[in-house]
Amino acid sequence: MRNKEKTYNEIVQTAYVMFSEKGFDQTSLSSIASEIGISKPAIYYYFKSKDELIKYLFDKIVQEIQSLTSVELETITTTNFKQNLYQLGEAAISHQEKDVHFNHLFNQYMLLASRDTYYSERLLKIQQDFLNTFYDLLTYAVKINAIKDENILIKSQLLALVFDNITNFILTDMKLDYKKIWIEAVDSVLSGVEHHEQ
Amino acid sequence: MRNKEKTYNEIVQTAYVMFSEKGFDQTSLSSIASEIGISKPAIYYYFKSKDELIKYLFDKIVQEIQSLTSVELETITTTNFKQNLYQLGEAAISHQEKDVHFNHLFNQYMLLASRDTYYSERLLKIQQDFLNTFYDLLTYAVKINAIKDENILIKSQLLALVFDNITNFILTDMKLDYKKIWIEAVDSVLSGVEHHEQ
DNA sequence: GTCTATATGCGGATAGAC
DNA sequence: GTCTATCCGCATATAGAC
Repeated sequence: MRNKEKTYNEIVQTAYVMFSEKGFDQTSLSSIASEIGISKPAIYYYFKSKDELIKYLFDKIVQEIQSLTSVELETITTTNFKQNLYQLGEAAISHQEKDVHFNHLFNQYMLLASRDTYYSERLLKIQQDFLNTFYDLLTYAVKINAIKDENILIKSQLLALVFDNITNFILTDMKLDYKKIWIEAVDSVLSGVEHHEQ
Repeated sequence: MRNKEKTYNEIVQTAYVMFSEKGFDQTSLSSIASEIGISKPAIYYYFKSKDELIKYLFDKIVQEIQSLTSVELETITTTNFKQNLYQLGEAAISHQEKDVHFNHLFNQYMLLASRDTYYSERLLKIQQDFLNTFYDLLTYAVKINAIKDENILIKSQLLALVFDNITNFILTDMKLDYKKIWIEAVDSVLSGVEHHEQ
């Protein structure tokens, strides 16, 4: 009972790392097994096929993304709105630095999506949610009078694109000051619509 | 002689499409051969291995990128500077819509880069060139007095990130108004540094 | 639950005929 | 140049013992 759960977790964790580093096709179940120190058929006790293991990890990643990009609108005020946006970016950048495998794996699922509707349907929904997060945030900011209601849709999409590609660029080993870029993005996009009390 | 060149081009073209659609590992040389209507060993007459074919296509893509992101600074003036930036984005969006395989394939090379220095070294250079294009453009704009010299480095990187991710998002089938997003990006980023003659 | 042994198939690559 | 035939290795997956 104890061991069963332990082996299961080891398979999931090892697959997560190896798939992200070598890719699905270049990572055989044998190599995962030997990395853990078990035999290949042992994996089949927990997952009925390689594809099922790949799909299982996909579900885990989907959950992770949803929790990462969610925002509690109720906590937003006129004064802390901009800070909240800054922090959203910083949190994503920190997460990316902590878990380098995350985006690598995610990018592989993006490629799978182009030839498997199982993934494309779910990813489209995630991406829509992701865009909506920014749109809802700006809409809420309008509602509480933090910003003016000008071009909010496009501005939210622009912020989402920057946010998303920052995490991608981190993978490429380009050493840029991503936090500064994100701050510049927020400042630039909002500069035209901020209310200036004077 | 005639046929030799024809077969060669068919291999390159078919591989380009199939690799982008199915991925390198999921596209066997046999499947490429049968798609063309030749036998597998015929491919080996032109390319000594599958890896060599993959690398050959990489070189083609690298050339394409370099020509796409190059800008003739000499033609830039104070009045047409912003228009030039707009057009840079429009050209990329149009190109992406014409050749959907291009970015799919490029993304696969990005993944290869994480486990093969042959690709990572070259891609790092491309990405650096890409960032420099935007930096040079803004620097030149400062020189000809089109914009003020404030935070130019970060602003150029921000524009590059948006530019790059627009082409990625087009692949995901999200139907956004990418041209508007790009215009908003240019306007937002430059709004703080433009010279307003009045 | 985890093992050894094995079935089965497909991949890259080459030999050698035409 | 392009073919048929073939080698070799490794992949997924399963049977069946412990």
